[in-house]
Amino acid sequence: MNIGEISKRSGVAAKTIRYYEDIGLILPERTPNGYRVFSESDLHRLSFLGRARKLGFSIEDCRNLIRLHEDETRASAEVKALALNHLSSIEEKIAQLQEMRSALSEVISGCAGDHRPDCAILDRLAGPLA
Amino acid sequence: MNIGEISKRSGVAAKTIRYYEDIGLILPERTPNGYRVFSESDLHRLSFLGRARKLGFSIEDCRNLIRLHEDETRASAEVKALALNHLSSIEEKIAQLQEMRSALSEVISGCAGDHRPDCAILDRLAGPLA
DNA sequence: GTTAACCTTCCAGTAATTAGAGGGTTGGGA
DNA sequence: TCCCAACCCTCTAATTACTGGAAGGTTAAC
Repeated sequence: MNIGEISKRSGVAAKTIRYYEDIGLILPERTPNGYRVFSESDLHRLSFLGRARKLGFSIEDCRNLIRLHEDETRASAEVKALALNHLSSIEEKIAQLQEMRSALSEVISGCAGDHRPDCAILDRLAGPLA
Repeated sequence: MNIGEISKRSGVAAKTIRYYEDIGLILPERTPNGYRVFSESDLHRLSFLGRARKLGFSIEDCRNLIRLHEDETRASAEVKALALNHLSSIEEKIAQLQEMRSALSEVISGCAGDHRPDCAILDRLAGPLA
């Protein structure tokens, strides 16, 4: 199938698929005129990639996940370790954002938000009063 | 003061300060030999920037915040709107990450994580069984 | 024969730094 | 006076994962 069709079927944008080829994540065949030709197994791989990316795995993680997926002698422990690692970096990001959110909403709550220039938000950014 | 000193005092890395100059966020003087010279007001501005960045405001937001900070005729409503906007994008990101986290931890929980190759994580990435 | 809808490659841009190369300046001690 | 450490400078490129757009070839239908 052509790139347009596999894009539709996998849910991965054609541009992204070309990019994945560039970085060696897939290696489609070519017709004599240079068009990419994808197999069912390419579709499988792209769908795998799409799902992994949706779970937030980095491209490098995806590369490893594919390698493990294709390695019949893998230990599931290795996959799990990779996933747990990713999970904890997600949790770290969440914690950082939650800190930001609480600091930010506290600052915002002090601001009248009217036509006057006095603004608690700017005051806070300009420096701690303490 | 030199870039090293203002870096220490503001908590903003020297490299970052040079970058901020590049993009027009600060305009330090220069000595005849080309060294940057920063004033107390530059220090104030850099500290402002540092705090805004810590709250997650984008560089463009920071540019606007500085403009508002220096505009005596601003309406605090404008500042508040900007901040609320930022707050909601933080909340959006948190929600996305939380979705990822729950999907990911659910998938992880199904994986034994031992020496065997069978792995619920890979199975899930390979395709929904349903 | 022409037109739309495909497909191709390659270059550049995104956000906000950060790393590193290569080289000039300054201040103090031997 | 010479030298060295600790500064400072500019410029290029890398980071992440795409995405947009230009310029142009191919195919299929009408």
